[in-house]
Amino acid sequence: MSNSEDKTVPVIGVDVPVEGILSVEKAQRMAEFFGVLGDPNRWRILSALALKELRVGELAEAVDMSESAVSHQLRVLRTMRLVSYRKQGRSVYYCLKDDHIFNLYQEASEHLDEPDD
Amino acid sequence: MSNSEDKTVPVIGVDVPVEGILSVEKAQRMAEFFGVLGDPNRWRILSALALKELRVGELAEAVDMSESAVSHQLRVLRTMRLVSYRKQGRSVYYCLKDDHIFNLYQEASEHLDEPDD
DNA sequence: CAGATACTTGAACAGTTATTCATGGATAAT
DNA sequence: ATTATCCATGAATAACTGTTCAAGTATCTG
Repeated sequence: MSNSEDKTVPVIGVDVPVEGILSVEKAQRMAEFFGVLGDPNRWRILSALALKELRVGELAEAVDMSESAVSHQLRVLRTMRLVSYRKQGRSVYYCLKDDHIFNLYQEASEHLDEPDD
Repeated sequence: MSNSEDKTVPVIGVDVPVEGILSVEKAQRMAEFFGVLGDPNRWRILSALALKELRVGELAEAVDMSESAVSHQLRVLRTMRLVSYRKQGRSVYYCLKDDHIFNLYQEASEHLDEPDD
């Protein structure tokens, strides 16, 4: 656990965490972020957008949810900057913002696929 | 997004996702996992254990929670195999199970530190 | 054995969250 | 202009989650 603003010790090019327990504030931010990824429908939305840019209506059909529900969830994903959008006429096209989500997915998959001890 | 059991296309040693929308089951598993990381106190517990192996009581004091609350949370972390433990006398020592948690932390930190567009 | 310590567990309660439903705003079509 | 379409939003409700509290198990001590 380390990032640019935290106290770390560089060892062979790798940051080794020296910091103590996460501050309540940092823990809160982490939790808020991961909490957004703690909903199955949001994952389905993200995976749909991983394929291609989609309008809200198309997205709703793709993941079998109401447009309203999808719209609510897109707002959550927007505030966490996981998706971005562009308006065209009365349509709004959404897409994934960056590929952090891919790395998180992969890391989680690896963990979940690990054999039990 | 890819893992060993999903349909992927190998390109230069990297799996490129071809699969469609995540199945409800897979999305559910992802959500359950990330949901566990969606609580600030669990992050504080994990960060404490990142420093060193700790007993439940020590952990409770370190993160300023009741022993009961910590114990409940440890059970959650255990079921997601994020922590492991060993008993010694009447004490139970907990520690991080693997370093996936570090990678997830780092990936999330990077995302959160990204500048707005 | 009796009591103390370390931890776990179940129930209950408060706070949070995700959906639905109804509505409103903006743009396009007729 | 009127109507239809696409999407966003607020309120309400049902479901879920995390803590506390009370009790229970296991181990150690005197």
